Amino acid sequence: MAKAPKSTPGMKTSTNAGAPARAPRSRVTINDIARLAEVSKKTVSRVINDSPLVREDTREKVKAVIAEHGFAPDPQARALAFRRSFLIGLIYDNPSPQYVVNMQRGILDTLEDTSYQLVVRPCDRAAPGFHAKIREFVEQQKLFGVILPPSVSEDDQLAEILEEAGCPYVRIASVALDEPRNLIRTHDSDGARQAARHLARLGHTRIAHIRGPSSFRSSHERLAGFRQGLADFGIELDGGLLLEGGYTFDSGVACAEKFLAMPPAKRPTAVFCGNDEMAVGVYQAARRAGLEVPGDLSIVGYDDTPMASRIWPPLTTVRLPIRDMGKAAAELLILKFTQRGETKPIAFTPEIVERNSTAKPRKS
Amino acid sequence: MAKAPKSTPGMKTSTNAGAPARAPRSRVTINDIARLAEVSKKTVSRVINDSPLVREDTREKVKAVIAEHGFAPDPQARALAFRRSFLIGLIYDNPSPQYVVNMQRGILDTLEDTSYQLVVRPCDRAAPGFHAKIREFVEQQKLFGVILPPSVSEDDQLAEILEEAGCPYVRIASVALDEPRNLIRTHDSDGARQAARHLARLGHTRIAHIRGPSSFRSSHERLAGFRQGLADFGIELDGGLLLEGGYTFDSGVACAEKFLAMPPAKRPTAVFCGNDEMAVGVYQAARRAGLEVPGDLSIVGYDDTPMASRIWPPLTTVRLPIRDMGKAAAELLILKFTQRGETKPIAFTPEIVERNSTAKPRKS
DNA sequence: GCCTATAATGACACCGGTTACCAAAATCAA
DNA sequence: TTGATTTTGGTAACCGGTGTCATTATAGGC
Repeated sequence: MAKAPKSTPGMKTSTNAGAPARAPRSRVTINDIARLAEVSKKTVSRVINDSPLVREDTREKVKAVIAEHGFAPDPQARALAFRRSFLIGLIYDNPSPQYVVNMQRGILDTLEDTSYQLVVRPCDRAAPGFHAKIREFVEQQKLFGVILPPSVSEDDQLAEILEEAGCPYVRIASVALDEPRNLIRTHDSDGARQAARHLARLGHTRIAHIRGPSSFRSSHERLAGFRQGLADFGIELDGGLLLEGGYTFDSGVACAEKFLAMPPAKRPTAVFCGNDEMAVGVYQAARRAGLEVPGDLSIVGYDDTPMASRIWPPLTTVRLPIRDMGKAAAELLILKFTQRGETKPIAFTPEIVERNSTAKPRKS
Repeated sequence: MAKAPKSTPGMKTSTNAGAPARAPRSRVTINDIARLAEVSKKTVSRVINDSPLVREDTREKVKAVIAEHGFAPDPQARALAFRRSFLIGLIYDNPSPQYVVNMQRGILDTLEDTSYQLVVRPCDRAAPGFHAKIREFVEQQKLFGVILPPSVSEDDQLAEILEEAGCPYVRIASVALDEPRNLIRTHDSDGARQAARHLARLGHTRIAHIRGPSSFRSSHERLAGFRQGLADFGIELDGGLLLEGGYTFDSGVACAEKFLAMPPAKRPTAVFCGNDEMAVGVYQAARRAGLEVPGDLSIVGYDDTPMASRIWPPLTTVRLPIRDMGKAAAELLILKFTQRGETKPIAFTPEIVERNSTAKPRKS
């Protein structure tokens, strides 16, 4: 490996600014800027950090020198002095790549052109020592903050650990879990309600629901919203038409098979699934049973994964603005630090995307 | 913000070890360890960095104290002194969430229990100032190294910039782009060849190919492998049966429509698509044309996305061990730094996953 | 025009490690 | 036993910023 040139550390930057510099250019430091602007390094530091204790003309002068020489403070040095890094952690256990990538992009939308970086950390909440590992991660890296999407966001113990570690966090969840300043809410129940209303409006009355696992709070929310949507049309959910799946394809198939084994008079004419993955499982079961979608069975999913629009017939589903949520979460995190002011709760409402997997029930 | 307790900085760690410490515990530093182990901080530093210049019993003693007090060196402080952070960057523009998440997980498989962290950086290679931004990112953060999956991996200018910045990198690509020490190879041509052979073995002779955009090297590789697979069975690719898609669903639909508009005698009985996304587009077109899959048309994809196994009929496709590739890439990166020895090129071979979208051609 | 209150600025130690360099101790040869 | 050589450990300076507090400019009050 080419050793860095041992040239004078405090050399004038103009000296090597002209050189095409094959070797890593010796970076401009705060000392260089201070000397060139004829102020102390502390003043430069104040300018960097937008301190109000700098006279306007001094600030301008320093900023000019900074711009001229393309200076950017060293994140590690700042982190050391601040006792806090500029890293934001995304801790997740969500199995959907779509969700994760969109969330990341949203967060990065906010982080772009700031000095923060995103560090990702997938995890298994059931693994032994999970909490200890996260704690170590957060303390070790002195994270600026972390973002917790579902279902890690539902882990109160984790939140407490972060609190203890003095690490700011933002939870993204469908229910109120924490004080509002830490929360990005998704009105999951509202999306489910829309789904139920959509089906009821089409004329369905025997509408089944394959809910997600009861260990996920989102699945309770969705169920509640679904019930409410039915109630809006005077329909009460038949206990026999509610099954619990595992948010997986296979569980969708299995639950659907149970519904489809019912006598035609009792069989549901529509199914609302807790997520798209299970909805696609229902397609599978319907196909095997020789049923037509949406003619014999209307299906609604939740999430609007890419699969929803690719499958045949395209799936009517509920879309969450995941990327926007990520963006908002990162904004909230940074705001929490920069200003102490009260932040009002931020909520996102899903919207139903009507495609071709729903239709009027066949007259029978 | 709760101020950190101003207690004696050099206090015995045992003092606060017992306290339940609601406030951020004042961390154990190298100085504490040095004092407790009755050696100099330099010696502790040597132990941390596995320097051979420490007597065995001294090393043991220091290690014991480190373990007892749960000391871990501060990454930022080390980064500052090392002039190199412990962050590994993943720079990508791959649009497939599946690919990205698996790659991340693979990298993290390697990074787990090391002091390295993964920083993600999606990008748009066509955006103005792309190279400058990446350069800034890499130099600013003093990245330990970066991993470049396709298609950023195909950017030679980017590689040169990283070289200049003195930032180690590993490219993941289907072709030899660089000296082998920087490369994880995927034998894309081999996967395509398997696909072609699979279809030829079933008895197809009019086999079409919807290739990816020619700006992606992978699409050339796959085309070449496909040709070779046909040649293995004495079949030559008919120029009319080759179309260029954009790796998107819509382009898959469009290309398939062209094929299906051909007179039955000339129409292909099978299509090999450059990726699953386009393959699913072919399903769509076939359905609209009233053709049955695989009876009237066999389809093979590439990537084995989750959709491949969910769609009906399940798609025969080619699987790349993406997670393993990510793992290997990270290993290579770390190895490059720790040992100077020659690294032999690492290659991964895809495998065909036979499902139900392929069958013998209908006798006609 | 002088004195004090306040705003700007600077000096210096420090964050938690590392490297450079030197001193001390241990080992070895004569 | 002594001196040369190898290990090993210690000290000081440094990486590039920030905090604290003293000091110096500026402004306002009389």
